[in-house]
Amino acid sequence: MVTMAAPLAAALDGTTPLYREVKRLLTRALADGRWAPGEALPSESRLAATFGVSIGTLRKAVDELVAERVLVRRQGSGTFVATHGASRYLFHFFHVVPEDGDRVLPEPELLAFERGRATPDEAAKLGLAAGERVHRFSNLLRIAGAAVALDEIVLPHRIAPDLTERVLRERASTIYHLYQVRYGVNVVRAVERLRARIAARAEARTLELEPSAAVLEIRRLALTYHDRPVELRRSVVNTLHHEYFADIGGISGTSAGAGADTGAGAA
Amino acid sequence: MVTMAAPLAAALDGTTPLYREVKRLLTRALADGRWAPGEALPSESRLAATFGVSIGTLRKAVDELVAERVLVRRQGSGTFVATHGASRYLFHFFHVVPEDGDRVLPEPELLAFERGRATPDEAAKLGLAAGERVHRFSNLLRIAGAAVALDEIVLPHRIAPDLTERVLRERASTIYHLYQVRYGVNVVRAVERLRARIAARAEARTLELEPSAAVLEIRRLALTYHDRPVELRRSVVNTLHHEYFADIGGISGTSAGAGADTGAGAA
DNA sequence: AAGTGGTCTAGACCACCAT
DNA sequence: TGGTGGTCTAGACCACTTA
Repeated sequence: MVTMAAPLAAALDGTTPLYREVKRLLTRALADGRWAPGEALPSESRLAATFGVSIGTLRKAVDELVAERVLVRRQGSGTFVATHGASRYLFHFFHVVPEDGDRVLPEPELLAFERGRATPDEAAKLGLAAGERVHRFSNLLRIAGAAVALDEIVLPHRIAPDLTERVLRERASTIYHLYQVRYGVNVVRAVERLRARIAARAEARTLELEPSAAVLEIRRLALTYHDRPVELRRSVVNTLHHEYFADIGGISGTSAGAGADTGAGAA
Repeated sequence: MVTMAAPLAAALDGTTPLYREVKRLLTRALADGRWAPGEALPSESRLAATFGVSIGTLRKAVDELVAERVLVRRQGSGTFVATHGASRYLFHFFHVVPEDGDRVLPEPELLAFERGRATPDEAAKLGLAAGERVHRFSNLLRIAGAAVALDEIVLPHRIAPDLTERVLRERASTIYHLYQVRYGVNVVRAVERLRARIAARAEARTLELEPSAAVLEIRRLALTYHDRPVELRRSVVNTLHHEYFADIGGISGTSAGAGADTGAGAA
């Protein structure tokens, strides 16, 4: 039997809603890896009993985690920990799309892998001590054979202590799926800043662009539960035939919008 | 008394959830302008009685509209039609931010205004007949005095029949606020595609950039209820000191995330 | 004080999935 | 067939706003 009911009553300060408290406990259990990615949680009635709340309250907590794409409900089957490998999530954190045609996943090619120390700036953004150990690696992403993006990734060593070049080369799915299944770290959010700039000579060469072509630079901070930083990434994108796609105010996790086609064919 | 209960029973095909049907009716009433922007809807108990459903069901419909930022709840006060002029929504559709420092609204300067006909491409994207009448106008946006973006906007004439240069110059708030209060059209979603390219000579001049500098081009289609197209827009952004900001998987309308700072300080 | 939304509960019934 | 999530209901109580 799951035993996490104890802190519930203690945290009842009188103002925090019960379902928020339940959500907090569920999130903590998830962060602690109590259930593996893709694994089913106990049923809602069981969870409700465990926490000592009604099903309605339990459902409201789960509702929010589903809206945040942390959990997935399957009617008749159960509630599961969302997986980055599932088709529905493959594009959630990859917004570069062909200017026409369907989304496809890029094929990565590992260009470099090394270990180093976090710069002061990196340490600040990743919440590390100055000079803490990090992995640095870079990938060239191809879509249908064309070089589209160049990623430079900084990952704290302590998150993935046994990461090697080989592990990265042999991964089957996305990097975030790797983080999830191998290191128990679930990226649930990312904050990105984009700008246009002239490509450096080496970048232009790698991306099969003319010298001094314009490229899209994306700087991303990936976060896990409780907004804890996981990874720092800088992508340089060749936008001659691909674009960065953003849907503002679109339906995300609420499963609303059923019946209306999402009209993703944009300007 | 509000009278929209009739279609409810008719649409009960046995599979559509009641709350979805209620949501559909509410959305239609909103699209018809039954309540003005900023105006309060009838209370939840009144609406529930009107539709002949329980409060719980009514609330679930409203929940989704609140998550989509169409409605706003204020405890003790009522449920209101969201307004683009409200501070909380000012930045929802404006994602260009200073590379450091706080978000501020840009000051627009109207550069051109004319009427014309939709090109075939524009007509297709805006759902117009070929050659239908449109307004075309462009704005230069400044932030703290610096030229940051150049907008070229195409708006169907039939959406804003009496739009003039003067109306645009005298608007007090954002353009979407103008659409909302003057034309009863509520932009609730936008789909954007971004790419980097070299600035045209005139663009570089206007944006105070060197010739052949890199700029960020944003092509946006703005949509209202039921994903009906409203406006087509092309923005060219000087990203020397400003960036495009995107929050993937961040908390949006659910009012979740209370207690955790959003850590918007990204890479 | 009256009216509003916010929370929490308990229970019934349905749709779906696995077996 | 039994268990799961999905929907819908009815009612109690609370927190907040407004006058």
